[in-house]
Amino acid sequence: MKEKVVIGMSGGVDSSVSAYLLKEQGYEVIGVTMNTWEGCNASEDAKEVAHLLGIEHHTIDFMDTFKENVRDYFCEEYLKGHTPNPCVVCNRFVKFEALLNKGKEFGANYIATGHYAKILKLDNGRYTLSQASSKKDQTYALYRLSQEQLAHVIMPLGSYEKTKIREIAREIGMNIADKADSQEICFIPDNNYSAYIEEHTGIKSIEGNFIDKDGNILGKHKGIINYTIGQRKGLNLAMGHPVFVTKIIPETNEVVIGENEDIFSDVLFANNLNFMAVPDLTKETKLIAKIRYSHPGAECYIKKVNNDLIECRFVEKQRAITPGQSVVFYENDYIFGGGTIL
RNA sequence: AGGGCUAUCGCCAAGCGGUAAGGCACAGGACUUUGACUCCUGCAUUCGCUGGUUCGAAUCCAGCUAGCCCUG
Repeated sequence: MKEKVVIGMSGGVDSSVSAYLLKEQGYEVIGVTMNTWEGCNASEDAKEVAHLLGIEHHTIDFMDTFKENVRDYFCEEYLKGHTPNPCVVCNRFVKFEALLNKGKEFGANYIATGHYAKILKLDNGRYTLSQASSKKDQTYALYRLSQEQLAHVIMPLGSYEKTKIREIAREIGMNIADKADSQEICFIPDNNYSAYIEEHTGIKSIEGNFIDKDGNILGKHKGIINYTIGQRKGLNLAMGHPVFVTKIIPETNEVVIGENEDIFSDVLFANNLNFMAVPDLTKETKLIAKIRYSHPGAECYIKKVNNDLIECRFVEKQRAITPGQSVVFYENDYIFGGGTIL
């Protein structure tokens, strides 16, 4: 009897080709499209692909859990002066969590997604993710996944290049073969996230002062949710040379402005820890850390401060270490663990 | 209502008789399953106003206006 697998289908190229590859590998594939926000109309394309592949397809409403775990979190973080990673929590608490539950309902032991990452089982029996062959590696956004989730996930695209995936899509006649990659924040189509936060929370952002490191007032800002560490654009400050956000102080509603050099630091603290390669961090460890999705990675030493707090010291200073963003640690090519920057 | 100085793009600022540099800001694009950073492109037919001198003026002259400073 064929092994059953439930695959999350977004209607994009990646998950569509994943479904195809799984079918080729002999799985009984069930496609599930998750409606996560009103107006997200992924299921039409997904349905068409499912039909083309001759697989079962279901559309399931995940809006409540998405709102609770992703949209609310997103807004709360910005109101605190942080810069959230919506994709990280979406993967951990919505996509994989909900998908796994649906898989069980369908009697499937495995779920699958179109992420660019490779599931890896280490000698110590633990699961982790190793970086995809493609430059589109997406392990950064997946570091929060639990052992339970990893044990039941298949990611068929880990060894493929994106161009190859599009090629396959074209070969088998998928209409979405040239559909643009998704980008920006999926639930904010116009990309105006500050307007979204005001609407979603009903909290109007209040103007405040831009100040320099000595407290001198440089101008007015439009509300702290509009800024992130290291930001240059949109400040409307003509200082004669580029200036950047160095700090956000929600308590006083102030945004501190400084020079590019002021944004570099060689230390960060993180909580909300999740370790993949080890059950826990027991000793100081040298690793490679990524502090944002597109960060090339930097050498660092991490050690535990207490139960859910680590200190990470970089060998070289890093630019714009931003509270709310994730730091993901790599050992060799796989994820060691990660957390949320404080 | 004495004297001096300054008036060039939203901000700063080159220019000094030969037909408007640059930086910042801003806009658009590229990049990107987060926010940023970065990169590319665009951005004063016009130099406070009005006349004058010149083949030709933002650049010289006169008057006016505005701001700053000094002395009253």
